[in-house]
Amino acid sequence: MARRIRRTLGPLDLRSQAILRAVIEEYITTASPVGSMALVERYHLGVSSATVRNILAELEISGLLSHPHTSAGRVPTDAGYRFYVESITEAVSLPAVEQLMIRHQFGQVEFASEHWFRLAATTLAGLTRSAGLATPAKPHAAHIRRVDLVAVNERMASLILVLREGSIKQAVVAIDDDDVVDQALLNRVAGLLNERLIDLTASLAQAALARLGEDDGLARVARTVGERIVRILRDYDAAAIEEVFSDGLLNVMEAPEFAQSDKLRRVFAALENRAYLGELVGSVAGGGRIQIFIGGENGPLEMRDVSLVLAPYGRPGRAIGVVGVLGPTRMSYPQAIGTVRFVSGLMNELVDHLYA
Amino acid sequence: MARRIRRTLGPLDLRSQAILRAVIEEYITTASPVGSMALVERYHLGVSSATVRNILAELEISGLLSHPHTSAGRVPTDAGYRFYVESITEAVSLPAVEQLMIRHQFGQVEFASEHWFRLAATTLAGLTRSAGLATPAKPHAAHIRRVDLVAVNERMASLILVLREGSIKQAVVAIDDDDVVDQALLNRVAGLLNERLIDLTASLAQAALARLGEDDGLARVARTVGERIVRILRDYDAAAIEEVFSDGLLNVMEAPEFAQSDKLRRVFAALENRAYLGELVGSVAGGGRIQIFIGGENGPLEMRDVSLVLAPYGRPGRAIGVVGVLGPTRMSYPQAIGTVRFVSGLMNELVDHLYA
DNA sequence: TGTTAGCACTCTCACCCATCGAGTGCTAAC
DNA sequence: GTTAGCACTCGATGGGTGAGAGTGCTAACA
Repeated sequence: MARRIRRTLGPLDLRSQAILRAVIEEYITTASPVGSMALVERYHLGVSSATVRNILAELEISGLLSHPHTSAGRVPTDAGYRFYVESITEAVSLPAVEQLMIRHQFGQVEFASEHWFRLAATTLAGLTRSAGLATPAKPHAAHIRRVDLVAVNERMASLILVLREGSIKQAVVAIDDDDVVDQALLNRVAGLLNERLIDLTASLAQAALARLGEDDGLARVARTVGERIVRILRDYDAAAIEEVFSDGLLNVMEAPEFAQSDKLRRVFAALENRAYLGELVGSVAGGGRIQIFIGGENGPLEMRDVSLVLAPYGRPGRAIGVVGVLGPTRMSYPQAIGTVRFVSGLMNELVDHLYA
Repeated sequence: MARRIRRTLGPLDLRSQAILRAVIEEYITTASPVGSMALVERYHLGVSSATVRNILAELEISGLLSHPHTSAGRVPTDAGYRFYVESITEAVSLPAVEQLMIRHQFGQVEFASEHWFRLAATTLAGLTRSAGLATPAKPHAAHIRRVDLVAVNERMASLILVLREGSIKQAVVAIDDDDVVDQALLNRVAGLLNERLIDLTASLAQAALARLGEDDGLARVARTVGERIVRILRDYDAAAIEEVFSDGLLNVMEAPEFAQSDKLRRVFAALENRAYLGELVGSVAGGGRIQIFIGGENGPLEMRDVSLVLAPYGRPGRAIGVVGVLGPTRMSYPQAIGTVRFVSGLMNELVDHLYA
């Protein structure tokens, strides 16, 4: 997704920007509407609270702040956050000690790539005190790396399909009535398929199957299995993203803005909304850089109260996954961005290391 | 399934039992404390509200009911639910139409056993309007069925380990510095391992590795891989249960007793508490019959407000999994029991079909 | 013209209090 | 043993009040 064009900063002079930033940062830490007095006290703005009030009123007219009620302080709107996020130039980077600890943890999982995603999600959750998200790296178009068949009984075989990118698919294949299979036959079928289908994508594999030749038992079984393989590849290619792991949802639930149970439920529903999450994640995977979705911009209702910071990782054109963070809109974006950037970089290294 | 022996009903005459049952059933449907008037109105007990009050007082002394406050109706205690559940003789069975529909759905997933658990969880959630739980069928001690190796680069191989019971494990194995591997070598290693390790458990496999003989490159690599295999098997055997899938948590969250957000959070924490859930599930897998845990009896605090109805499925001595339901303590136990029983029966059939 | 002090005004929040009603527990009569 | 009657308890509801926070406006000031 093309990065959203930065709204003209025209009407906003530097002082107004500083005050907007101050409001947002104060709100992020205190979680309650911030008033003009608090601002002049805690940020040395060099002007009086009355002046600040005037500016706050302007910012409200611009739609960057809002007002829960007349006698309350100001609260950032989604547009306000957006403005703020766009103006962040320096993400907070992790302390070296933490970086080392995390590297060490990733070292522990010993190339068991299925654990990376979970670890990434857990790590992100812990570092940002929000929910961590991670998806496996998924290739654009899957290539067959290896086929293996194990006899279940004489009518069924368990198919194990290894993709070039490391992912494994499993299915049980029912054999046509004409044939009876045993492990010896399956070994020969697997050998044949490995010979003919290796490194092929779905459509090429289908073509190769058509050329399988004479119609003896071996070829028939091979064709049955092969068709199933093609179907698995097709399904896999069609899915935007395989699966989204998450961890640390409880962190988000503990945020004070979710004290009312209906909001809490909504947050939960947001994370259960795999379809929308998958869509976002897919767009990030395509986009190639870190992206931020504030208050579920243009998204479904239940995303209203949460923001996402997502970054792709992997090798473009080969396999791409996404890691990121889901938190309240009132989250620390600089910290989230820094952390997500670090973890996605780490995942890049791991992928590189594996495919080098 | 052996039915649990009914606890001595000694101190409770039939009328008291009927009233207890009425209180519980009324509470299950209305979710609010039930008073003596409501009982005589809706259940034809043949006595006046004053008499009912006397009996309610007795039931309260027995610890089967409790009193949120003096001027409120009665609410079942965990002991009350326990008594009620023990006295259920007839579980509600599913309408034939629904049974057919569900069978049809399971037919759709086409032996892709990894989908069964999810489907089981989803089905249970839908039928009971609670959270559905399901675990894959896990063998007591894993047996190696097949080993496959795919070259990642010249120092790393991707190991695919198929267990007799259908589950697949994957890992990346780093090869010692002395050796360089290619796919041809790996094929020979896999062939060797398949020959020597097939149908063995962790300890037997370890013994077999020791007998692997001369120390050429092939044997060295085979030993490295074999040791990794043994470790994977050990880890797998040690885990009580692999993983607990859940679905429909939102159903539970919508129950009125979770209107306060702290209770809601607790429910969520309960389901995140994989350790305790795994423990329960493990005990059910061992126990061999449907089991009910009310209000997290003897469990951690966050389970206080929920109950579990769990049943094992699979083939004892071979592979056992668990399906079940998590809902508010105030759940319809007869319906839950009936549904869980049906789904576990269905899973049994599927497993039998696969292993026949 | 921009900034500031002063001040009236608004609105929420917490608290108190009275009222209401559901439901009990007790007593006495049946 | 059962029932009617009744006083009593206690949470829930709703109005009223005072405190506090913060605004917006006005008028004075640099």
